Amino acid sequence: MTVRPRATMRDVAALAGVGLKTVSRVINDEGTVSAATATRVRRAAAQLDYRPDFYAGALKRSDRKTRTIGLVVGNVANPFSGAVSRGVEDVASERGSAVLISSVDDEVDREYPVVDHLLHRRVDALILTPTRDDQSYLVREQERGTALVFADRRPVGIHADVVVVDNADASAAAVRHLQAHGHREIAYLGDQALLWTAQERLRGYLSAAGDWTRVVQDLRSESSAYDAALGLLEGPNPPSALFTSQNLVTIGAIRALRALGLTDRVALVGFDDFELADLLDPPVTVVRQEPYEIGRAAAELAFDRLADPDRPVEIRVLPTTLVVRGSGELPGPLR
Amino acid sequence: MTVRPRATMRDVAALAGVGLKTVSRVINDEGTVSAATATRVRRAAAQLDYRPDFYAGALKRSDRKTRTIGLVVGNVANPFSGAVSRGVEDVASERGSAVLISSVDDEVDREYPVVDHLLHRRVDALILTPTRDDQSYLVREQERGTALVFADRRPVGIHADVVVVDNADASAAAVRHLQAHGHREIAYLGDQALLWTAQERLRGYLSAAGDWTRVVQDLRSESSAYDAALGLLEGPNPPSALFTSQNLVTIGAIRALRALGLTDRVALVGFDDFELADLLDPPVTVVRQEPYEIGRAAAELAFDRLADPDRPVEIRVLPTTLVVRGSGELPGPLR
DNA sequence: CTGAAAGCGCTTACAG
DNA sequence: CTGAAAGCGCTTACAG
Repeated sequence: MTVRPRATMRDVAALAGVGLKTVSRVINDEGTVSAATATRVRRAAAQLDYRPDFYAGALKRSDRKTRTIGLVVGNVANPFSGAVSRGVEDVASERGSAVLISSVDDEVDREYPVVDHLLHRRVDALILTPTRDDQSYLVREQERGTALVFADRRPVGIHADVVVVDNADASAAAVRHLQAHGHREIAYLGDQALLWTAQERLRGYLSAAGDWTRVVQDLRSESSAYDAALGLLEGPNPPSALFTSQNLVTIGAIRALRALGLTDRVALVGFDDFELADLLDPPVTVVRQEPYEIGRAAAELAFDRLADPDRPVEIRVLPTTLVVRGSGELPGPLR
Repeated sequence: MTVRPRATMRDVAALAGVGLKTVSRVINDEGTVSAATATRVRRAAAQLDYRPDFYAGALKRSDRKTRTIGLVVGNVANPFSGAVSRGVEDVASERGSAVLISSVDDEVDREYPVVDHLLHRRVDALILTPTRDDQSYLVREQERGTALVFADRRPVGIHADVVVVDNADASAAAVRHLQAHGHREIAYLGDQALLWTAQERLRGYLSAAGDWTRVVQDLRSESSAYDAALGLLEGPNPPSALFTSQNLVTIGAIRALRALGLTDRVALVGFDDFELADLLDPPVTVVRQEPYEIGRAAAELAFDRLADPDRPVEIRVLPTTLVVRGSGELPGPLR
């Protein structure tokens, strides 16, 4: 196969019999070109199937923007990250920007290389769900005008825009909800202990749980959550209720309750809503976040920051809702 | 805030007291630089927090590659598209490429503008889930060496690499499965009639359904599928089984069966597996695809094409599995 | 082992 | 309304 050469602006100019700058004017709709000339240029461009090279233009353009947002999430295939991504994408496309997406599976060691790669590509903004315990390596990049927005988790070592929910409050409320239904022996099942969200949810749990506490952390998959729940429920002194800190953990715990035939005996409240939670038996009570809105808000903050680098840093705390469905209202031993 | 200027290769060269080309050699690990000079350059680069501009380099580089893949899916927030995206992303990142993602919600009129935008950014490869009934507008782009891979649905008017499953076969098998359990009155609930996948699944259904057929199409959301299923089940001559053509349609139908208390009477087989299908009552029998593998395969074909533009076009048909769980085995009136 | 010159495909700044 | 010159930040091709 012979590769057909790609037409450049110069080729279009030659075919239309005009100068390079005139083609540029027509392509960019600058308007100050006579109708007849513009038509000739457009015809030549169409004939050559000319498409301007966006990045070549960006190189010389005075704003030096790539109209690209770099997005770093846990895993696009997880419904939570998927919804965040869609929120970012929708705002970006409204503003004419494209989105480069990267999943880091909440692995601490992948944050830096992935961020570095995105900065190498000169993204205007970086929307990051951080995993490391320090983001100060981004301070110099921020000083150069790259918009930095942290989504879902707060950063450490840098003062930047953030979109989060009040994880500790929502978790404490979930625990109190279980207590109101007669539970005192409430176990916490959580994911990676080093993540800010996990720490906050644990803090909320501990602040409300009272004397009896039981904590299992670092559950990074449905199956590890399943194993952990099984161990807890079959072990000595089992809890009468579970508070699970994340959607995969919740689902793993539900599978364990099923396996043991305990779905109607052990109460459960999960952090994060998920599809079909209302059709399970019992339906699952959850702390719902709005991941799509988290994504939208993060992207909006990014564009606000690009528009005005001097605006005050904004910490946006989005609401959560306790969605009462049944699993969290199973009566405890004290009722 | 004063924006700190971004260092260029020229700045690093000046600080290190070497020529521009020497910095380029060190940054790109070309190796032919003395250890002492390399160290001086690296120190200067670190001091300035220098990061090369990837696209500036790409402009002059002889391969003219942007190491970017453009991905167009239905909706990243849908678990099917999310898994496809992750498959693409994993292969791309193994090969050092980034992924620009776009959701078009299977809207016919958004395919072209989104594709055009990605080509404007000179993606090396475009992985596209097509929605229009014609992709011949991409032929000239293909001739210029852009790798084109169609994922999930076949294109029209262009000869290019494709990753699909055998939708018609799998659908016919699903219908025969219901028939084997005593059903003859099987209704088809499908999404947008103009999509290739919808057409193929309908074709499979019709080829196996026999005399009694009932077809509702153009269900684009869970709620429209809910309404359609309700209408069918409450109307005259209701079906004894449903075959639903896609995950959202399946879930809408399940909600309708619930609302009518028919989950144990009307059988159901859905196309696409989904999280928690096994925990519903009854558990849902589905035709499972492997969306992550579809994404991986599409990305692999894209890189294969880039490596060898002359290789024969490859149509990769990935397997599906009928996952028997209960809803599809409810006995029909003939049993 | 090192560097000066040219140029990728555009936009900018300027002149006519 | 139109176009020639310069240059964005790099890599290429070449010379020393």
